[in-house]
Formats: sequence, C-alpha cells, structure tokens
Amino acid sequence: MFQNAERPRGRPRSFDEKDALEKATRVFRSKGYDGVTIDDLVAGMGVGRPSLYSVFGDKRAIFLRALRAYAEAKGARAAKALFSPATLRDSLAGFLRHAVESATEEGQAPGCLLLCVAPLVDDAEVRQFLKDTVAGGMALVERRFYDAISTGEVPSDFPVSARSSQVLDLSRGLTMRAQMGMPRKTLLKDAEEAADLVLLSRR
Amino acid sequence: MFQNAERPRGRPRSFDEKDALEKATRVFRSKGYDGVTIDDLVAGMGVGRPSLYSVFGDKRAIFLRALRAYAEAKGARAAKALFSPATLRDSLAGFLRHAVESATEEGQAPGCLLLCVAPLVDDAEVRQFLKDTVAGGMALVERRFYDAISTGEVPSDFPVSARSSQVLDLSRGLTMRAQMGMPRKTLLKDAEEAADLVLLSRR
DNA sequence: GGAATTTAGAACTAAATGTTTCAAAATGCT
DNA sequence: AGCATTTTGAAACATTTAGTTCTAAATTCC
Repeated sequence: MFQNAERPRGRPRSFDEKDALEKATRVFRSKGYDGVTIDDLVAGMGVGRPSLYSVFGDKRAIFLRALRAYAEAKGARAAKALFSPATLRDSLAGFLRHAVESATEEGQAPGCLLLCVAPLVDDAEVRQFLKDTVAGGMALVERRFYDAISTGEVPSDFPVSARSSQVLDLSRGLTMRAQMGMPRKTLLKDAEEAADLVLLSRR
Repeated sequence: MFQNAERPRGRPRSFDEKDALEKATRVFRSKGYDGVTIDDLVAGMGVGRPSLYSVFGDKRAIFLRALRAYAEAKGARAAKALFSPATLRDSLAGFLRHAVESATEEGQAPGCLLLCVAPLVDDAEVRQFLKDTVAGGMALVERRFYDAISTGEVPSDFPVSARSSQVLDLSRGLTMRAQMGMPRKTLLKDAEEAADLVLLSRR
C-alpha cells in the first residue's frame, strides 16, 4: 500500500473536511441559517468545537463554504441534466426532475439550500453569490433553448428569455412545494407536465 | 362625540394591537423567524417588553398571529384578484400580479411571510397551517378554472389540476425572485407572460 | 524512546437572549 | 379627591450561545 501523499506531522484529524462540510449542509438545510447554533454544527458535523473554529472559522464562514460547494455540485448536475439529452423536451424534463430529486433527497430535510435557506441570510456576500448563481442558472437554460433553435427543434422566434424565466420559476415552485412536504412522486409528475407546458406553441 | 364602546378600566394602551401585529409581520418578513429577537420585536412593534408578553405571548405566539392575519389578508386579496375579472386570462394575470405586488411592497422587505419565512419555522402548528393555506390557494385557482369551463371559456377537458399547480408554482417562482431583489417591473411583465403561458392550448 | 507538532475534549468566559418582576403612571369609578 | 385597575418602563433574573483556553491524546521526526 502507498502512503498517500505526505502525511502531516501531528495528530491526525478524526474527520474528513469535505464530509464535514456536507454534514454542515444538512444541518443548515434542516434548520435554516439563524436557527443553527454552533452546538448544532458540532453535533452534526462530528467535529470538535475548537477544530471547527480552527479549520472552518465561524458559522458564517462554514455556511459560505457549504453554500459554494452545494451550488457547484447542484449546478454541475443541472447542467448535465440539461445538456445530455438529445431533445429539448427531455432536457427540460430532466432539469426539472433534477430540481425535484435534489429537493427531496432521502435522509435530508426537503428543500434547497440556495432557494429556501440562503435568501434569508442577512449577509452581503451571500446575497451577491446568490444573484450570481441565479444568473448562471438562467444563462444555462437559455443556452439550451438557443441550442434547440440552432438545431431547428424550435422556431427561431421562440421566446427564449420568457420561457427560461418560466422554467426556472416552475422549478422554484416545485422546490418550495418539496420543502413543504409534498411527496416526490407527485412533484416528479408535475415536473414532466411543466416541461410540456413551456414547449406549447403559441396560437 | 360618542365614547366609542366602553373604554376599559385602567391605563390605556399606547399601541394598537392590529397595527403592532402588522409591524411584527414586517420584522419577521425582513429577518425570518429564528433571526428575530424579542428586542427586534419590541423595537419594531413599538410595544414594551412586558406588554408584549402579556398581550401577545412569546415569539412563537406572535408569529402565529401575524402569520394567520397575513394569510387571511393575502388570501382575500388573491380571491378578489381571481374572481373579479370577467375573463380567465385577466383573472390569472391579476392573481399573479398580486403575488408580485405583495412580494414587492414598498417599505417592506421583499418576499412573502407564507412562502419565504414560514416554511423554515420548526413548529408543527405552523407546518399544519401552511399546508392548509397552500391547499386553500390551490382550491381557489382550481375553482376559477372550473368557472371558466362552465362559461365555456375553456374546453371541458381543460387540465384544471395541472394548470392550477403550474399557476401556483409560477407565482412561487415570481415571489422567490422578488425576495432575491428582482425589480417589480420585471416581475410584473413576467406575471403577464405566465398568465399567457398557462392558457396556451395543447397541440 | 523522546521531543516536537497537531488535534480532541472539557471546562471556562463573556455576551446575548428570553422571560418575569416591581414600582410608577394613567385612566375609570364612586 | 381617592381607590381600583390596567399599562408601562426599567431593571433583575436565568438560560443559552459564541468563542477561547487549557490539558490530554495521537502522531511524525530524530
């Protein structure tokens, strides 16, 4: 067996940094931001209090790291859902289904860190990050529509901007319903119907 | 001048109960639930600390009262927007515009107590109330669609249930965007387009 | 094996927060 | 005017919470 890389000098950590961050995400997802105490994080992350401060910093810093990691992972999965399928309809349905699946993950509090928790955090950096992330999501969906125009799947006068907003609004609605406890099965069906809706042609 | 009703015996209150509740709503809207301290409420409601406890009870009780009042008022306005106009299209547009206007009120933190704040409150009674309120909103929109069927405005096989979910999801999306700082003007335009979207006929 | 280094766990401090208490103030009643 | 009643404001109290410190434990390097 290899000694993987150089092991640092002192006592080894009893936790994995990425894993601890993911656990922090769970805590924030279930209790919001202000509802979370350091004790909650200590308990939920499996990291001792002093280690928590020395490795991650305070609650705000932990939240920011968790939020960035969450956004990156979710953004990547969303992009995959959007750009893997061949047809626009499948792309949109996949995108919306992904929103539902992400918001109803087994063993996690239903909802979404970006949509349900972060907007209430009273912090300029969080707000800016949110704005950028939302804009990024919008750009992603728009690009998929433009791709569909260039392949001729939809006409060139397709209202890309309006339909993109609507896809995102529908996904927000699905996510909020997930947070309020609506079962995944129902939401997945609604995701399909939402995908159909935004592709209806104008009379 | 009339002595309006019987004035109670002791020292008169320095605040109006309904007004104080509305101010509490503002506080909760801008800071969420867990983010609000009693001091915030004392300052924001203009009610002294002991009066606050004796008249309203603790934070949870204040929130519940504020939430119920908020839901009632918003529900009434939504119903009016939905059932006043003659055409279905105007009803839906009015409903969605109302969601936007309510979420972007001048001098209030953008967002919605029911959609953005209450779902994060870790309380069984709040959760139950939310579920009921959401179901009530859904029923309202569905009724408007059924009315439109009976007047022949839409065909009798119109997918009432699906479209109602979608109207509500779209309004949730608009509301969440309001909370994130999107300007009212943009959202009002999107509300109109959303109303058009859900009335597109199937091919 | 022992010194140096890093982490872990428990205890500690200071600040904040929620809730109650109490005397003073403002009103109606007689 | 004086008494009963209710609200008010300040302060007191207890609890929770954030953040630090200190000692013991686990590891590498020599």
